[in-house]
Amino acid sequence: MDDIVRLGREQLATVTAAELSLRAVARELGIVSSAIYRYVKDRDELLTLLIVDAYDEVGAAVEDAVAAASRRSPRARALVACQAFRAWSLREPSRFALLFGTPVPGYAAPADRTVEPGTRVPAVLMALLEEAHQTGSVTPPAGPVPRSVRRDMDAIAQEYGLTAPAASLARGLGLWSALVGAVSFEIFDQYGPDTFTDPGAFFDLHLEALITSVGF
Amino acid sequence: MDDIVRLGREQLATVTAAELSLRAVARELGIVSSAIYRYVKDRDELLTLLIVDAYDEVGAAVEDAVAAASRRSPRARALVACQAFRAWSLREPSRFALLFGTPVPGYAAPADRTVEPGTRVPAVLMALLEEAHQTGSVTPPAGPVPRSVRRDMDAIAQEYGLTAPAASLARGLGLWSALVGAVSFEIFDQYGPDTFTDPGAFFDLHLEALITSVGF
DNA sequence: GAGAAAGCAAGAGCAGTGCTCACATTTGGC
DNA sequence: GCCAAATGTGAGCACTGCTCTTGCTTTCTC
Repeated sequence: MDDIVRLGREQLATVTAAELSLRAVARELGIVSSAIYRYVKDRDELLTLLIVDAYDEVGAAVEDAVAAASRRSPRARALVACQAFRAWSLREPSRFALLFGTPVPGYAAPADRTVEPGTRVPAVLMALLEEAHQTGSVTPPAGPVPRSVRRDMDAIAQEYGLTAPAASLARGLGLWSALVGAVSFEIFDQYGPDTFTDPGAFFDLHLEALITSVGF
Repeated sequence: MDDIVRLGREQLATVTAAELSLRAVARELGIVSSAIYRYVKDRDELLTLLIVDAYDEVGAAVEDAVAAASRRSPRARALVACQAFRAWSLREPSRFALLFGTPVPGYAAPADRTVEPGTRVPAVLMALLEEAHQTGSVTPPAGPVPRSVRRDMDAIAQEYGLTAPAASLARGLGLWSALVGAVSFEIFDQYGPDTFTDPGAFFDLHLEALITSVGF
């Protein structure tokens, strides 16, 4: 079972999720193609395993990076978290694509297995936001928050035990989506060919702006 | 030829890029599967055609929306541009995925055919930024810009005839990636299930923050 | 220890894919 | 009308996911 996940992960290094081949896994496992179905119900099943695997790994990477900077300010740790996220993603582009790219056609991730690991990274960001709020080191953005958004944010606050205002939480989610967008652009070469000689420098500059915009 | 692109586009409405089937196009065209290769070299070739097609359509949609608001401020038009981008993307999720999702495995978009249409939307944003700069209605972000980023931005400014400072241009590119990230999250349901009762309201709120962060 | 039960592997087979090739047919220009 | 170019045909190869029947091997039970 572990071997299957391992081989799938290895295959994902050279090939994207859409063309992940169960037959190839079986082949490398030294087993006939049909025998793989003893262990894995579906191609989708293997995808789910790999998704959870990847979510957990990137989640752990970000959590570890933040923990290692525990003595620094929430803002500094938010930067660290985002940079750790980028670093993992650049190291594992295919698995990043598996998590945040085009969903595999016909595949719907089973929420009961993927939601919890999938929220680890944003949870870190929200926790830092909460800490900053508690210590008064965050300036909640001014301006009105539409009622529906306020209600949704209140629900999230309730679920995760957050006390930061809705406006801040919304900014936090915005940061999360912007972060993935930035990394996605870099990995998938969306900025245009040869735009950046030092993508990391641009990322850091952009990240500073994003974090500041959150109010950290 | 037009029929092929049209059928491909139709197929993309129900199916994602990775499983776009040349045979299916031929079938719907009432032709035997191998005959399709008279018109289209490759599956990749068809993908390229569809990519260019989609880039052009979303580019035109954004340009039109901005043109229709020509009497409003650059900031307001930037909002309009981003909202038009989101609207098109929600209308055409598969084609959005084709442009901004996981690259199709083994497929590398030929730069000479996709770069120009692919830069139409960011070009609109950069043009608005330039206009705001010219009219003094943009406050360029403070803080140092790393040398490499400055050099890269200068190259872009040169290529597109922009006079706005490097810091502003960098923010403009950041906005572009954050915009795609936000739309991607919404389309691919990355925020989590049932997070937002009114995704549009959240998007607008987030967008305001992004635009403000650019300095508009 | 013998026999039943469960686990595991094999191999054939189906429907689908991209793509190639030799061959047939239609079409257009002279 | 003729010839050549353009277009369509059908068989075939290698690959995919997945199912089903058959058989072997290990393990558990009495």
